[in-house]
Amino acid sequence: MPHDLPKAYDPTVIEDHWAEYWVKEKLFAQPTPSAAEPDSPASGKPFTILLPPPNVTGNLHMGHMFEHAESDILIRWRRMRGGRVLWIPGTDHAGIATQMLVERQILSEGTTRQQMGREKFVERVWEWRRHYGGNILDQMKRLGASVDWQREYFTMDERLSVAVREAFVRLHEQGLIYRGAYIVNWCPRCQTAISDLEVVYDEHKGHLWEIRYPVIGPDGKDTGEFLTVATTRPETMLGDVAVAIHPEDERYLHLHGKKLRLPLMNREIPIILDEWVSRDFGTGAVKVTPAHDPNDFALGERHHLPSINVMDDTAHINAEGGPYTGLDRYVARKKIVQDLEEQGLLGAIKDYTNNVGHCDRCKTVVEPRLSTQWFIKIQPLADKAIAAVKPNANGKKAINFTPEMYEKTYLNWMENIHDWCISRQLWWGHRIPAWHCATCHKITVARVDPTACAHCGSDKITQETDVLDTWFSSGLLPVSVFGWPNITAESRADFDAFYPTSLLVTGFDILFFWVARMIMMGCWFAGDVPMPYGSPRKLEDAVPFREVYIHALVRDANREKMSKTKGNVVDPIEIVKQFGTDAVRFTLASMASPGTDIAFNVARTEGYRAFANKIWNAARFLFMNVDRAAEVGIVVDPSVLGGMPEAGADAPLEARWIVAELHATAAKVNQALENYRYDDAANTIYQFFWGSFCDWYLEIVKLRLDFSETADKTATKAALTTLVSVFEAALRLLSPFMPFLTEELWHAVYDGNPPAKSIALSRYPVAAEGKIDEASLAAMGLLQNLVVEVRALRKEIGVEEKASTPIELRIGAEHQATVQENLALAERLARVSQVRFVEQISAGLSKHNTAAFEVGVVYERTIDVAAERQRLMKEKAKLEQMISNADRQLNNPGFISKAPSHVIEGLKKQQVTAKQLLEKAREDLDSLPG
RNA sequence: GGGCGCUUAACUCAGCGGUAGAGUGCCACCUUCACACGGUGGAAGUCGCAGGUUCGAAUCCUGCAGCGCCCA
Repeated sequence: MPHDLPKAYDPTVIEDHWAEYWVKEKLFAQPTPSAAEPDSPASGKPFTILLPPPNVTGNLHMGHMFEHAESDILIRWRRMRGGRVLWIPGTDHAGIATQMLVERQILSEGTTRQQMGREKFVERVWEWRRHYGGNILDQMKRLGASVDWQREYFTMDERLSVAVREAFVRLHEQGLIYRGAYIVNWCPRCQTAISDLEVVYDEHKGHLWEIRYPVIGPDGKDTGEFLTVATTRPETMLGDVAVAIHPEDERYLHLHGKKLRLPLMNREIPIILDEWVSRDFGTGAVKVTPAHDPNDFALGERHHLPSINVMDDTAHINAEGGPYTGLDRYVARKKIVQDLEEQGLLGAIKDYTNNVGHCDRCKTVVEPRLSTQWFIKIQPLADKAIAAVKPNANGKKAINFTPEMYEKTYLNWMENIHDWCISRQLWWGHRIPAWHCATCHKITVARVDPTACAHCGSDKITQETDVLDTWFSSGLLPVSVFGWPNITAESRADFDAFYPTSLLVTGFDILFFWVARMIMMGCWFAGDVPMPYGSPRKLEDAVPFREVYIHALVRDANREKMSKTKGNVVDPIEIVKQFGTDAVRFTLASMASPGTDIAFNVARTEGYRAFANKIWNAARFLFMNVDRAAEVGIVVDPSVLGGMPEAGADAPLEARWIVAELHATAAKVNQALENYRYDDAANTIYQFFWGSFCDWYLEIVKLRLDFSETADKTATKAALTTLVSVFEAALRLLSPFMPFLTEELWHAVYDGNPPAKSIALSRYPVAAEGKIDEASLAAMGLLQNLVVEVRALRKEIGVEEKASTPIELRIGAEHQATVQENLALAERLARVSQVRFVEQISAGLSKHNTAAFEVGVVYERTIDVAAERQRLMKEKAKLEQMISNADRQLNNPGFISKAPSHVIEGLKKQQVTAKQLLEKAREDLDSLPG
């Protein structure tokens, strides 16, 4: 087939085709292992990644593409290394985000969810999901993510919902779920509680209002004295139940035991003493509103104070707010300040910048509010989750973080964790399986929908209206995607084969969302699942994943965070259209040093598209020669391809060399990927393909591809075989990074009859022991030096590009043979017409000196004496610097006695060489005319 | 306020005890039969600042400055 490749690489032509092919052929499906073939060829050490669920409402952004590229590189690499490899995709139902989106949609149709009713609304959300929910996964398909689409999950799926319900009931049975009134972050727009993590804080310029609370005497009348409090939220005073001062605050000692009259409400409230009060802040007196502030709530508990909630779900003042009832919180604030001022109770108003919490989804200012919610008593789960990342008795950790520093962040959070508020006042999500009894007012929690109260038998029961936090179901994914809680002898094959997963790849911003919750829930629930042979499961096998790789942030070219408001968002799909998926992936990979943010610059991507084009054209060159060879009956045996190429001792130098380079490259790349060094891996391959293979090897091998009548066909065939087999192996090496390009070319190498359906199912190159032939690396290094020096000399003395010239070469006997044996190579690459081995470079010739040789180019030219002098002066200065530095060290007794011998020997050797070269440079300077 | 990280060539980043590297960009020359998304050669850095440890520091320690992130 396709040996007639277009001259320029065009990714758009090939990528859609392969993306579809991979999905259609189900190439990356990893079926449930059957008991009959526990050790099929596809088995071996499993490697599993669960895709951290993108939000079902989302579009694929650069961060996703980066995360998926990193995951895909590892997955493709592991798959090619062999073993049972599985990457599971899916989405989460994103309670608030999805509900908001559909609410907006139906609002534009003139209706609301309240008018619609719960059941109809939920059906409507499902409908939305069926139509648009696959968006981000479709984008993943286009970008070639090698996931198992047969195993796609959605957190609201029936099987995953079973897990959610089981987990809730079990935690409830274990006494770890409770319901109570606590301060939560309330979003008045979404009308639901949200978690601490869903609150984003913004600096906000506001005021600190001082309010004077009249002190009441024993007779119940104002004494004329005031206690001044300071607050950023005056409207909450409607719910004040006390004022707190520090017990040792000398300013207020005389007020101990007194009462105050709450302005505007005319309520008597006590002055309480508490050491929590900061004497330096504001006036040292703090109003206490337990229903609207977490600190005040704690104070209220300590001092047995009532809580007065003065706001409704929409942050309007409720019936408790006296004359302010019905006002929005900010309208009320204005009016209250105004009224206080009129009554002469307003003190100073100071400018004050504070951090105001906003709802992550809708940016509405969050109202801390007392409300009844469901909580998980988190400490027992957290304890396991902490133990899982700390070294055990043998010093091993069940879960390892890369970069390591995130372990600290994780532990810090986990060690200061608060009980998890899991209820949300939403309709879209897993409805809490609890039923309230109208008769005995007790709660029934059950696996199967009950028809009667478990406590009194009454049938007057109604299901809780709240749903569970989306993270409750996401946190269960590592166990639920493999069938938990249905782990029976028949159904446990997936769980046994794939749990724990190997790795979680995610962003640091998600550390507390997925990572923490999956670890807590995984350790808790999987811990109860016995091992395949029935023994109890230890913590190290209960964890949801063994490694966590935290990737960095993709920023714009100026290192600014991408944001819609700034307008600097780079759409990955657009960039991919311009440069191809492979080039974008390679850009991301080549910059992905763990822990370093990526400043995404299209200039880099342009460079890697050029790289793809380079490989494309190397392939064209190769196919051209394969076709020419076929005409004279030389055909490379396809069965020699697919492994690691070898070159016998009798093979030409460049063949032995490129094979050695390939082995060295494979070794480095495998090592780099083991350590998540995508950047090292990518750069090493780039260097090999462009530097070694194209720049040197292809140019040299042109000498061997002689298809004339008189040529030695055996030699030509050997050269062609090395060329094709090294290229084929290099494609496999590159494949995880550039899956599309390599797939296309790999099929072409096999002329449409590849040994597998995809390069992704071939074997990854692994360096064989002892195949890195140092002798050929050294010999080639010498020739490369010679070529480079001659080329530089030619430039210096102005030889026209096309002209060939003789050179004079003074070289030691041990190296002369190498040059002698590879004369054609030197001649072709450096445009040398003749190599004259001499004892002394002729006077008047421009020459270059190296440790191994001196070389001069024989050419009639007018010397640019000034330029030559400048060059030599510079070289001389550099050498003198080196020599004096080395002298200083070698004359230092401390260095001689303490430095390792190889360092000393190395320095001495350098010293000798530098001295010789300095001597030459001086001679050359002296011999310059003028 | 507590914690963490970063500062290396014009730009983006590797290197993290033994005399500075890459890609891009820049300059010059070259339309050589795979590739101008190319080839060849070249210029370019007191490794943020100040101390210390060491025979030796971009690399380890301390302080300072600037930038950034997380938590309160």
